[in-house]
Amino acid sequence: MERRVRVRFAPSPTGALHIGGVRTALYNYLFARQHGGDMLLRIEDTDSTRFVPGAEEYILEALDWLGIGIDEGLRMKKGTKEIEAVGNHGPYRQSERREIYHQYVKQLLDSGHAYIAFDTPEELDAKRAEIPNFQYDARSRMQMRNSLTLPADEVQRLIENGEKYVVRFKVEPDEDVHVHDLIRGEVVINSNILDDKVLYKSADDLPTYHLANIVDDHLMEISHVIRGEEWLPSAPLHVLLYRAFGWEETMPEFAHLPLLLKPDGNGKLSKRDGDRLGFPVFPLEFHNQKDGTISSGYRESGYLPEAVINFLALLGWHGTGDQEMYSMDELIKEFSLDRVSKSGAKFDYEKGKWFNHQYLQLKSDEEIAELFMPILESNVKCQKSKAEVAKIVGLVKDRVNFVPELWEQVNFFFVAPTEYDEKSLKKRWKEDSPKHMQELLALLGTVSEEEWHLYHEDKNENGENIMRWHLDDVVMPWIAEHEYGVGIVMNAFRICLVGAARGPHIWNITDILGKEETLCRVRTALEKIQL
RNA sequence: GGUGCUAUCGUCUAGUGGCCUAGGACAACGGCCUCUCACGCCGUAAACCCCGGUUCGAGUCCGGGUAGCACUACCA
Repeated sequence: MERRVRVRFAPSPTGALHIGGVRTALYNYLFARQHGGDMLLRIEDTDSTRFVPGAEEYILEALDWLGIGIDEGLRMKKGTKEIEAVGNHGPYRQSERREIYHQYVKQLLDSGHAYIAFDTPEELDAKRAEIPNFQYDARSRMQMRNSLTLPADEVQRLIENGEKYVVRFKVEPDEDVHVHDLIRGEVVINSNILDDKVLYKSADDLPTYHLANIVDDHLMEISHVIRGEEWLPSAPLHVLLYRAFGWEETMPEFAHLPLLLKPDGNGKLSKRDGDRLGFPVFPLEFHNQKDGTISSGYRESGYLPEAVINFLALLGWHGTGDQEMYSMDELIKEFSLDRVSKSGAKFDYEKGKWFNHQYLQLKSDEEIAELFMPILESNVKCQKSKAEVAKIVGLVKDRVNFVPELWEQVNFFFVAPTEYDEKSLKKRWKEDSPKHMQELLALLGTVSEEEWHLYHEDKNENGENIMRWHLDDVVMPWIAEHEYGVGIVMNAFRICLVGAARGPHIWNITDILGKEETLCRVRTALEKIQL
């Protein structure tokens, strides 16, 4: 009988959630949803020294923003920023599971799969300095200070004296350990290269990752462990641990994901790369209370969550065809571990921008206006209605990748130009332009308020639909009659209204500005522009 | 150093022995559209790491090199 699919995302609260971690969470989520299974979230806070306040909240908020839903464990309460724990395999923070781990440490000690070691970190450092490639393993363990070399009563006495100790896993030598990986196939490692990993440290009464991970995955009935490739080398150790516990029958399947690499040069993507190359490496902006640093986030940079999801999904996974745009639902349907690449993927930020552009265009003008409103209001006291803002946004949305970029595209709709772009003037403002503008002013003055906004659908010579404005019928014949040249007049006009040679179609601008404001801007420009 | 993983355009990738004259997308470049800047559309350039082997036939399978990455903590 197939067992129920249960996967987990198990981050450490040591800072903001790295974008690679987000992808791991996403793949776990997709896998769970596809198989109708459960997605758990567990916090691995067994290193008390690296804990960063706020990190746990950050991780949950980031997943919530991206729509990566959690079925069991810790998650953000719907519509709030409160953390709730759901499920009956808790607690879901490892620091709250001390008693559970005690029991399993004891089991390993009793069965002879582990032993107690008193060597201090300083002693081990000295040993490493003294002996090249020193490793705490079958060859060296009998020369060290541990329960294998010390008499039992001495061990007892040391513990009672409060001497700090660790529990180490006793790796049997000369054994080929097989790990089956869903992405890479069979991986074989000889146990001789494994060291006697520390499983538990009495100093903080906490297990290390390896022990806590195996115990929790077992107790939480995890069926598939989907994690980053950096864990592949320790997978054999984990297999050995399952075996030592006698849990081999229910051992989860493993899938080790390729790493996200630096866009340039070599190595895995790090926070520094983001700073250096100017893009976020974290989903949300993060204020690290521990070291005072602020890291930028995708959300604050104007990314849409669906774009981040799509972008990340394709960094290491690809469907069967040429499709690149995938909604979350499509990903859930199409995703499969055997289509995950084996090699690391260089992080291509440019592609991410393109995805955001695509998803932005899919949104209605009203939705975009909604997102843009806060940015607009931070720049100017907005006098226009939401419907007007939506109309404006609709004119320029296809030329931006991000909502915040909208401001520089539309600012002239809200603020009359006070200065005029030098390059545009040089190229587009001619000797005759003041004269043209004077005449245009007079001409436009004759247009009624109603006619000003009039237009009808028409077709150009290629049969494409265009808007034909009443103002076209007024201005074009006048230009033709005097042989002024359409480009010369219109560009000068544009500079008066926008302040530069850019922006949407001119009659769209005059329509939104209105007759009064348009004429006013031309008059102002005539006063201000001197060649 | 040791161990493991990986290897197709600049980047993400398609490709599971003949459909490959190696496909798509991003980026680049060129053109079209046009009152401007963009968008869009059309097009161009661009890759099977190397050497052997298996086979009638290899990007695809095998071996060896090489390179990149990861791991090698009382971190995860």
